[in-house]
Amino acid sequence: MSDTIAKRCAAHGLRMTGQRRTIADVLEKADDHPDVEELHARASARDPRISIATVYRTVKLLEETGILEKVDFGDGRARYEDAERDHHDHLIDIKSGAVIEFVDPEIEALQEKIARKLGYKLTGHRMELYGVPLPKGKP
Amino acid sequence: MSDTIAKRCAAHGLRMTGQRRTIADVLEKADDHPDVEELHARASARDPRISIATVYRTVKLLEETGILEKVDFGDGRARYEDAERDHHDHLIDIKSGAVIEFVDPEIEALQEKIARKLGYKLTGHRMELYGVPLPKGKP
DNA sequence: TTAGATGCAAAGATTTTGCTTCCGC
DNA sequence: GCGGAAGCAAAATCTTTGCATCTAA
Repeated sequence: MSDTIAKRCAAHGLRMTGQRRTIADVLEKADDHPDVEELHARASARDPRISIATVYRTVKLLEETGILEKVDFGDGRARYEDAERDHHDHLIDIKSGAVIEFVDPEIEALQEKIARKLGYKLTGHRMELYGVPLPKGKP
Repeated sequence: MSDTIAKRCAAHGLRMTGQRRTIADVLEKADDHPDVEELHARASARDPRISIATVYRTVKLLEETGILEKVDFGDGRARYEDAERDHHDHLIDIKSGAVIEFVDPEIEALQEKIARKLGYKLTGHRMELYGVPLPKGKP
């Protein structure tokens, strides 16, 4: 396992203000995919003096530092994940909006192979599957 | 091969105004991935009386009708592709911004399999690979 | 002490919408 | 002629930024 987000911030020499500590901890504890407004709501609950501009500035800084990764579910709002988490893709329930994380080594290997075939070295990828729940009992 | 976008619009009972015909043809002839502003620029070049609001309304309508598909390269602007085109994914050159389209049957099959394993029936997916060109001569 | 961070509000960027006028069918 | 479509500008959303003030190191 890896260091906390706050520790990685410090390791990168970022000035650790109260706001950054709060936002880092909110991100640390989030096991869903909150957008910036939701992050701000959770952070405000602990410290009402945090402005949404600071949340935007902080997540952008942490993304540039490589501590967070931006994810985009196509709804026009930015979401952020801990970049140190094991890599994974997303399956999104288009009825409920639920997000299921998964990883498949075969997919990863294929992506590499395809990129190479096209003359490219992969630096990253994004995959989102959209689906509806299978009726129970159907194979 | 399939019908033109304009013909599919008519087949769906959409009222074919001059603006819609122009926008449909611009989309038809685009072999890149123009955003809405760029679509408007190309349409305006042929008919200066087209407003950007109409372009937005038209692409949204055509998406809802299933004639277009929205694609999202993560830059905050919406792009649209002909939905009747053969399905494909994107590889994006992160240096030049060039977009390479590709399709891989193994990936498609794996995606289906993964969704099923997670208890879902796939209704769509989005995959974008990001990469840098391989130096020539390296295998 | 001081460079950098924050809050607030204004500005940007993209997309949507209300309303009047226009036009395809 | 009628109902949907377009133009225009205002509004809605999400995000960034200018500037005065504050604060971590």
